[in-house]
Amino acid sequence: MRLSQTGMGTTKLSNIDTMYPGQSILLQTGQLVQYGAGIFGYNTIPLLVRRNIEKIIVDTLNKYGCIEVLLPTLQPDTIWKNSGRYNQYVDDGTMLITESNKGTFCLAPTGEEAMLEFAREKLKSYKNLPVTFYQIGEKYRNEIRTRGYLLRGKSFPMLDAYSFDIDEQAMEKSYKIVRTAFLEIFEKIGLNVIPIVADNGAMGGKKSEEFMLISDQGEDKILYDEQTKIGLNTEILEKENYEEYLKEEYGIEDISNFKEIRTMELGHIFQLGTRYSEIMNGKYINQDGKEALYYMGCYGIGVSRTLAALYEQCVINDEKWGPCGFVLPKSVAPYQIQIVPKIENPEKVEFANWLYQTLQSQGIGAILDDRETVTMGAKIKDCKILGTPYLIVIGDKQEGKTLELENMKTGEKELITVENLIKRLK
RNA sequence: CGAGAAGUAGCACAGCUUGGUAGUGCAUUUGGUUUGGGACCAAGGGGUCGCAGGUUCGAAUCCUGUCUUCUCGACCA
Repeated sequence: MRLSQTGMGTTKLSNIDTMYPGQSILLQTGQLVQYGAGIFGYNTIPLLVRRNIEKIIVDTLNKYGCIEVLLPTLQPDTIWKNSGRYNQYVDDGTMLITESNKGTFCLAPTGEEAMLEFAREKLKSYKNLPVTFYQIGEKYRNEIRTRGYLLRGKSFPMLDAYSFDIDEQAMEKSYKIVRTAFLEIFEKIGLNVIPIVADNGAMGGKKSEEFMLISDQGEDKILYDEQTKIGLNTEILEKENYEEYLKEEYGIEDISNFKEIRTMELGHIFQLGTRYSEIMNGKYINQDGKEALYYMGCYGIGVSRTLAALYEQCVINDEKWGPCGFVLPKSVAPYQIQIVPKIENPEKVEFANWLYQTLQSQGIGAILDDRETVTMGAKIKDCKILGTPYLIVIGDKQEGKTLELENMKTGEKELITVENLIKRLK
């Protein structure tokens, strides 16, 4: 990507939001654009980071045998009326609906209805089970109160997965597989996320765990034991007989050592049992030739929330400038390298172009900062704004084909040949 | 929905108490000097001060209403 072709200017940061510095920087530098409360547009870098997060999710779930599909988010009201959840979601204001001369349509806040419609057609026999379908799609929720920019928005991409099984045991097995996959996903993204006991809330069902990032920016309070890495949402304490419940379902006996910490919920998984199969007629023919209800699980990851959490986590806190940019983890950075040539020196510009094209031809994406009106210092600053992990400055100090490679995270600089650079990035 | 705060140029803000023709920094345009860690100088362009009503000779400023955004709470797959 050539920065001269991206419309990117340069911004001096001012008055960074102390609560959400990362997203504040994204907004001030035009990488995120706000259209209303909880409604945002993405510029290219955050969008590509989001796609990389989605790719990790897709690759990992596929590896564990889940099947990707895509269901509509604009849905006829009938499927919601059939499930009996139409009034609930419309009355509490969560679901946005639009009337037309062809009927009423709903912008789906969640996908159980559509998924059951989809599954019923395919999973007619016990021979078809188990199956876990998933999709990544935009969800719409007219939140009473949005919060923390992307952390709680009205329109947001979500991964939602649904498992279909013949009985409770099989459901637990599917649940464990997705649970393992989720942990792997967050690890690959570079977020230290812990699964904790959660309340099933409005979703109902038996067992439920939330995937929590320990962060003061989060909305949730949990009780957590660092030794055993076991935690639970404080909502649980409002449950009747919660001690018994914790012991029976999760084997947790003593929570007196648990400390209260703040966390951000990035994912949530549920064992639903037959609750939704009942209200939405989710049936298959079992081994005895009789109709039986699916045992379902449902699993969600807030993609934009994960993106926001990641950006907040990789903010650079400079002694002099304060929060002044990012270093994205290599696992999700859309471009690994940013090349900054000294624009006044035609030889260096030519070399930078050659390097850029050489990397491109090797399939290595790079950012070439060929903007003519931006000074060197501002360009190096902008490398941090975009969060590119490695920087190569091609100025007077650069000689021959030896490059000075700077690791933006550690600040270490090393001399490297073009050949070795290609080898390393491939 | 309850409590609080804020809406003035693309961004961040000052001006409001005590009404008198719209300001600063950055960005942007032009010219010049710079050039490895957010350059400097000079000259320009850009705003019916969220919207509506009221008070007044005169309103960004005072009053009323309304919309929007943010924070705390309530709520939350």
